[in-house]
Amino acid sequence: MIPLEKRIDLLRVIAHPIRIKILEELTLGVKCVSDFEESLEISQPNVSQHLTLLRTNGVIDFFVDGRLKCYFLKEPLIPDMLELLKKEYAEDIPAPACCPVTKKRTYPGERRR
Amino acid sequence: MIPLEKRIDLLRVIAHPIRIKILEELTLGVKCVSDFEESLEISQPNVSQHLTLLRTNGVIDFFVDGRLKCYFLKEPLIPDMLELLKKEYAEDIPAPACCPVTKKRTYPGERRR
DNA sequence: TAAATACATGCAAATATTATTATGCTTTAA
DNA sequence: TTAAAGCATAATAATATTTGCATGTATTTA
Repeated sequence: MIPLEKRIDLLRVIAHPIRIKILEELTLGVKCVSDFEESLEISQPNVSQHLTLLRTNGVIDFFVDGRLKCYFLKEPLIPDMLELLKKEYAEDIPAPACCPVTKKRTYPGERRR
Repeated sequence: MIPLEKRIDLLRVIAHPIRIKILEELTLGVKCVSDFEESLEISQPNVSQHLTLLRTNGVIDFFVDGRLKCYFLKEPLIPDMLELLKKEYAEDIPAPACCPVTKKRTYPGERRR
């Protein structure tokens, strides 16, 4: 059983535009740092920083390949998460109709809004 | 088509222990601010701030019920997201076996790590 | 062996997030 | 109509995140 806390940390780590882009690219295959440097159009140290954050949180890993570091996806939640982010929903969850029970029990009056 | 950017904002908004707790409680039904004040054991202004953040990002909404504000879930992604956070995976994604293609094409040598 | 490539790290500055405190508004009950 | 309940907001302080820049290390090539 994975503690919810860890999963929330994972959410926090994922919730960044550049890191989402990194993860999407990694679902297509292995990439090295300078690959990202091109595709993300950010500085090399910044790429390394994002990769390090993802790696220290168990999201990705790498192997050394000559002088390249080849990064790959490790956390199995990621593909499901990326898919969920693209899911379309037809409608909002409908508002509860009437008289909800809260601290003050049910409220007898009309719903005002 | 919802822009990915908005979805990433959603992730960021969700990725906080207290707000996850709020959302989990709201999947069970409507709650007012003082309900949360008790269950979350944080100050009332802090509850309001978290609720406001969730509301301004379209995750929840409320209706006025006497002097209570009854909050409810609005964003249909949330239940799916909460379920995904609890999902268990047997194993990590396996590392790519050999010779990945990167910027420098395939590397002829052995995998080192 | 010297230079170049590929990448990481440390530090500081800028920015964003979070919690606390004080205060104000609206609604209901006395 | 006054007091209390329920909630929001503003301002501040504390903390965390993000980036840029300079520099360092390992590996490969010339």
